[in-house]
Amino acid sequence: MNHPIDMPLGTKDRLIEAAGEVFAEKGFRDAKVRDICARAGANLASVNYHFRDKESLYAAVFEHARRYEQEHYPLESFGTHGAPRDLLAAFIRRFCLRLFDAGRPNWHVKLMSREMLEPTGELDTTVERDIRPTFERLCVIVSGMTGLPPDHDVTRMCSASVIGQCLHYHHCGEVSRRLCREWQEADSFIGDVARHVTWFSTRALEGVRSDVEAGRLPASGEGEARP
Amino acid sequence: MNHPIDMPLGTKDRLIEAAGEVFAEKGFRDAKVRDICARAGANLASVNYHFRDKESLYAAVFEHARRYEQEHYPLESFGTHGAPRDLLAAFIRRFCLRLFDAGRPNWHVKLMSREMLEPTGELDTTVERDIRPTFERLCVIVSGMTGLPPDHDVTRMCSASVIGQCLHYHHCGEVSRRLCREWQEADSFIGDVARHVTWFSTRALEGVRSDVEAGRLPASGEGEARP
DNA sequence: GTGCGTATGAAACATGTGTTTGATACTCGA
DNA sequence: TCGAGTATCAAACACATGTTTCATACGCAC
Repeated sequence: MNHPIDMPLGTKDRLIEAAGEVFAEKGFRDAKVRDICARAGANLASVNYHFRDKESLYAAVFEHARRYEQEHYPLESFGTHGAPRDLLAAFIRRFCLRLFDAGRPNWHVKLMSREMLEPTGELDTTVERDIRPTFERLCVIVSGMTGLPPDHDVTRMCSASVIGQCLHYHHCGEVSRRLCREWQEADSFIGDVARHVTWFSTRALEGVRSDVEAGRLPASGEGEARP
Repeated sequence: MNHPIDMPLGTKDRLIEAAGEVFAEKGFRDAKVRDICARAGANLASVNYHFRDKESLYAAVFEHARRYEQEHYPLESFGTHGAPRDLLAAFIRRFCLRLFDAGRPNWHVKLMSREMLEPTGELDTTVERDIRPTFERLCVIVSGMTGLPPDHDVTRMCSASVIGQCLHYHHCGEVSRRLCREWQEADSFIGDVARHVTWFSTRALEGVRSDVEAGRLPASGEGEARP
C-alpha cells in the first residue's frame, strides 16, 4: 500500500534513501544489501519483497533521483530574457548549487559520476531526460554570447568548457581537497566556484566573440595535434 | 626470477597488464581474479603466488602505471622559456595526449578516475608524486599569463579551469559521446579538444589579466551565492 | 643424474552475499 | 470475529569468488 503523505517514511522509501547513499558511496557491486537494510532499519528480505532484486532497487533509486532533481533544480526552464551574461551567471550558479548543495540527498551526482565511468542503461535514460535538455539550454545562452548558432561546434565546445569547469570540482574533489585544502572547507565554497567559473567563462566567451567577428575561427581537423 | 628484457613478457608482467585493463574496466571489486588470469593466460593461483593477494596486485598495477606515465609523459619537466601562451598551448596538448592517447596502456587514467570517486591509499601517493608537481607547473605557466603569483587563489583556480576542461572529455566521455557522437569519432579528436581548450583558456586568461591590471579582482567569500 | 629453488597446474576450501522460504504479525472490510 | 491481503522477520539456501593446498614440471649448479 502506498504510504500516506507527511509520515515518517515507509519501509520502501527508507530503502530507496538508504540505497542511494550506499550505492553512491560504494558503487553497485560493493553496496551490500545487508548494509542498505541495516541503514533503513529494515529486514534483510525487504529489498526482495518491495523491489524484485538489487538491480531493480538500483533503477528505483535513479528514478527517484531524477524526479527529485527535476523538481528542485529545473535547469532547463530558465527564463530567456535578460542579457546573455546574466543568464550565464545564473545558469552557472544554479548548476553549482545542484552539484554541491548538501542540503538534501547529496548522493545523486555521485551516482551519476559512477554511471559515467561504467554506464548501465540508467545513463541513457538520464542523458535523454535530464542532461540533454540542460545542455541545449546552456548552448542557447552561450550562443547569445558567441554570436554563433546554438548547434555550432564552437558553441557546443564552449558550453562543454563551462560544464567541465564546474564538474571538475566535483569529480576531482578528492584531488583538489588534497591540493588546496582550504578551498573545499570554506563556507563560501559553492559561491567561490560559481563566481570564478562565471568570471573565467565570461572573459573567454568575450574573447571568442571578438575572434569570431574578426573571422578568426580555428581551423578544425588539421593534423597538427601531435608534437 | 626477474625476466630478461625484450622477451615476450613473463607471467608476472602479463598479470599486471591484464589486471590493469580489468581493474580499469570493472573496478577493484568487480574485477575477478579468474578473469585477470584468463586474460594473462595464467593459472588461477598465479596471482597469489606472484603477488600476495588481489590487493597487492592492485598496488603493483598503480606502481607500474605511475612509472609508465612519468617515463612517457613527463609533464612537470617543461621548458620554462618561451611566451606563456605558447607554454600553455604546449602544456594542454601534452596533457590531452596523456589523457587520450590510445597508443599504449590506456587504462591508467581510468584507474585514476576510479580512485577519485572512491580513494584508497593509492590516490595519496599519486597526488604527491604525480599530480601536485604537474599542477604546480601549470600554475607557473598560468601565473605568467595572469600576472599574479603562482600560489594566488585566482591563479590556482584558473589552472583548475584549464585542467577541468580537458578532464571533462574524459570523465564525461560517455555522456558527450551520447550528446555529440561526431566529436569522439573524429580522427582529430585529441587535436580538436586541445585546440579548443587552448583557445578558450587563452582568451579567458587575457580577460582575467586585464581585469587584474585594472584592479577588478572578484571579492571572494561573499555570501551572495544563494539565489 | 641428483637435488633444490622456482614456477605452474587442477582441485578443494572458506566465506561473503543475493535470494528464497515459511512462519508470524498487522490492517481493514464484511 | 473472521479472513484476505500486506508487511515483517529469522533462518536457510545457492552460488560466486578470493585463497590455499599439494602435486608436478622446469632450470640450473654440482
